[in-house]
Amino acid sequence: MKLRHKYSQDCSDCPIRYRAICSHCEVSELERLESMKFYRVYERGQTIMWTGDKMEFVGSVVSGIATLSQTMEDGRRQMVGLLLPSDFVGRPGRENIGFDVVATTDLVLCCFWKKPFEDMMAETPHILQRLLEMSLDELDAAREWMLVLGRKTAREKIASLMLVLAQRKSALTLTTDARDIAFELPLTREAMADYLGLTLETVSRQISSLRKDSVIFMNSKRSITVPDMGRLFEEAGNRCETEFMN
Amino acid sequence: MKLRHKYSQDCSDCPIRYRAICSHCEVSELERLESMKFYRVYERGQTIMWTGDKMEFVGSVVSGIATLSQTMEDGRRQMVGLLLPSDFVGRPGRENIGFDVVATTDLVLCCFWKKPFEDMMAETPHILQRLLEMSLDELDAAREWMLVLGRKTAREKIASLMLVLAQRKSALTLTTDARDIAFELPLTREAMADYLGLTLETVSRQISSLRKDSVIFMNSKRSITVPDMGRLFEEAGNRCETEFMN
DNA sequence: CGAGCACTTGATCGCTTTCAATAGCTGTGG
DNA sequence: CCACAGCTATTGAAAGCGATCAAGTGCTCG
Repeated sequence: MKLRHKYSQDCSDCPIRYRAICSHCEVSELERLESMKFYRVYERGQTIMWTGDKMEFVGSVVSGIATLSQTMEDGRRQMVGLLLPSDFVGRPGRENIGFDVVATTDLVLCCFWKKPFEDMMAETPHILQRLLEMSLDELDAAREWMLVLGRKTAREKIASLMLVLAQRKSALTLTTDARDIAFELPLTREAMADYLGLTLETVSRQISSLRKDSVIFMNSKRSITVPDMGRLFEEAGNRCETEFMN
Repeated sequence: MKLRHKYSQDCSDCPIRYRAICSHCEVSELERLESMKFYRVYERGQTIMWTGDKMEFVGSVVSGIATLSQTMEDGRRQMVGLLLPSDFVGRPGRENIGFDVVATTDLVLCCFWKKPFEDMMAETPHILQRLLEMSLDELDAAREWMLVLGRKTAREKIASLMLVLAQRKSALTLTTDARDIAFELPLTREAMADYLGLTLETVSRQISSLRKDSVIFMNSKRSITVPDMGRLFEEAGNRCETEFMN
């Protein structure tokens, strides 16, 4: 539970420079942000914020993956968001955080103290605009996930998750039409269960089933290869193939 | 499928003046909005926009209730949002709408053509700020609903819906500690099922069950009275009673 | 080598769905 | 006025899917 090492980074060659909240900023704005920022490093498994905590800082995921989740008294848990590099953590204009934020891999966060950040936001429409764009994208994603949670079968849920991860991978590598898409699962079976509203046993069974039916191949328990994205798309119960090209 | 009558309203005494996107606007900004706006009236059951439609206008719900929903090829449907007076319809910065928008009651919409609205938004931080606030609130609501969809039992789902409607009602009437809260269900059993990720039969059964156990009382099939909000809160499986006072 | 963790697989249980019948209400037209 | 269609809602019986309980495998790390 301690910082393993100092991390430092120039904004000018930051890996998330063109996707994070700063992406629309001009040089002068970026300089101001640069003077305000500080980095925090978290280890895999570490909780970054607990539900109800006073939010003292906000920030962007630079590298690694975090999850947003909610827990009921009796322990039932639901993941409500997956935070990937460039995603924003925290909510300007609200005192307390509404969800647990947990690092599922080692993680680097580019942080700003909340009050100075809010002040800057009020004066910098570029940041405001970008944050609105990002929030609306997250809202769309949350709503799409509601269909998965509310109406899809266990098999379709697993396929949907695989599809999201595969699309994310192919978007990064810009492979236009590579038939085989391979990626690593960044989540344990239990975390997948929490994301999909299932038990970890059901997750395991459905992954085995998709493997048996050659929808996916596995080199190891965490390494997936998709031979036919169209097939995966159908298994996910999605409307048609139009989405699959973006 | 036609407008029943013209609707007209001065912004200055608009019922949603202090909650909609215009709520932070100064007089001059409001005048500009007033000159741009036009009203549309929809009848109960009418679809306002279909998934994938080109979004030609955006707007605010003035009165009535609309739903946002998503449908799979085989007909499975999931409601992903409930639009109440002051809620915003449409997404600046995106060409097409991602969900069906349907009026579940007669409805009045205060509309703006999309392009002029986007232009104004770029020059008016007050609107940008308000839209960000509203989007973040919706994001929180969507994420809380993900817990309902993913982890709650049918009985807890019904109780959660009743709770949301009861809280909304008590927030409007500002009854500080009235023990009995009464409200009308604005949704059919089928619409509730689509919201909760259940079948309409299960909805009906669970409502009967809550009635049998005196968690709710019913004057008619659509009229609910809650004798004890704390009890309803427990039935919804919520963490504790803190939320129930806001 | 043994403890701990992530994962897999089997057997059974129970909640929700599915299929089906029926009741109540509203509006229409003979 | 009543018959009837169409819609919303309720309730019953049976089936099925995912949860629960339980055992066991394989891997990593001390």
